Amino acid sequence: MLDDAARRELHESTGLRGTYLEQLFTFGDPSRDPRAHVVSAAYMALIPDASAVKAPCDKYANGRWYEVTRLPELAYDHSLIAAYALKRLKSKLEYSNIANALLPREFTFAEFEELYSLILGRPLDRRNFRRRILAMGILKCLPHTRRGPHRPAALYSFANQSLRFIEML
Amino acid sequence: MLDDAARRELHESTGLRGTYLEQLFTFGDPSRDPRAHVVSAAYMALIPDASAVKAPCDKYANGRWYEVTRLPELAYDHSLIAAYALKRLKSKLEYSNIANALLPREFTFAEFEELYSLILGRPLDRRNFRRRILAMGILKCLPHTRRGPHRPAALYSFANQSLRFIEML
DNA sequence: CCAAAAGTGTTTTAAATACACCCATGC
DNA sequence: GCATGGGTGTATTTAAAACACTTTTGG
Repeated sequence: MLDDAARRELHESTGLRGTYLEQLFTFGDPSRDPRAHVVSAAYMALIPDASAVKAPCDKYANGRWYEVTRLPELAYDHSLIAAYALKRLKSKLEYSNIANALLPREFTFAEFEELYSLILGRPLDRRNFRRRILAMGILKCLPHTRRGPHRPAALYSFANQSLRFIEML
Repeated sequence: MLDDAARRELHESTGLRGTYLEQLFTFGDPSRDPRAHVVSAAYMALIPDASAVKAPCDKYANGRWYEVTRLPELAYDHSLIAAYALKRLKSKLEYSNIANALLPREFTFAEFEELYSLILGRPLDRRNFRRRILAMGILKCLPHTRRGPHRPAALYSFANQSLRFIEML
């Protein structure tokens, strides 16, 4: 299965396991790689914590992290693939609980909102956004809070751990 | 390019040219075909008129037309692929002018609405639907009408011939 | 004049937007 | 007591939904 192959490849190159994984698109333009006619089924993986990626093995030794809005020039048509991934992620944020794959088990509402704002690339109205999200019912409020240098923040987690699509009628 | 291959294959098996074509998903489960491990990049083609399909050549000689809601049991995982196609088409109907690929150049509003109702699988309120579509601006009203046994119907065509996505903000 | 499909407005309801101040804590 | 981020409510605007009759033509 392609999913399994992608998962295996991801694990070999990053050490990641149990990652959210989604097929994006299959690219088959003969000119995308000048050396050979390569057909690539592109996948997107989502993780909550970049530091979970192990020091790269010999394969892909020069992998690095970039802000998605500031990707460098990539080889072949990989910029296109990255753009496609971001587009897919944006649209799924709006009608699913996919953000679960990008956040730790517990998080504050501010962290949740920051994630959305970052990926959607626009500022969000704090009150309206909170109202909308809570009305969706994708989050549940936990009984404990996170204490910090300021007012403690309520902690949330996702109501469903598995990917769900929200009906908005 | 995969698109070209799909187009070529479609032409060979149906005689169709200039068809709307869209990649759906790539299926790679080793068990989908018991004889061999086949990876298939599935494509969806849309045409306005079933009769444009030429009498099948030797290849795919037993091709037939079915109502999408009444597909028979298909070989391998082809039912899954068909379901995927319908799902994609449904969602694109809502925020693009993709219906252009399914209608002749000129059509009545009733035909347009019937298409939507059929694909979306639910009845539509005539007045609300008309208001919404005209507000989108994807159609233009033509100066002439279609005369029939009853009151003549205004004819419409698409404002843009090429695929456009509608911003609904 | 009748059958059949085409066309048209208003009211109600719900959702989205805009917007600014008070709260709880650590230091 | 003050700096910092956490948290809350209302009024306005806009869009969606519900709903039934009149119009135009051919036969």
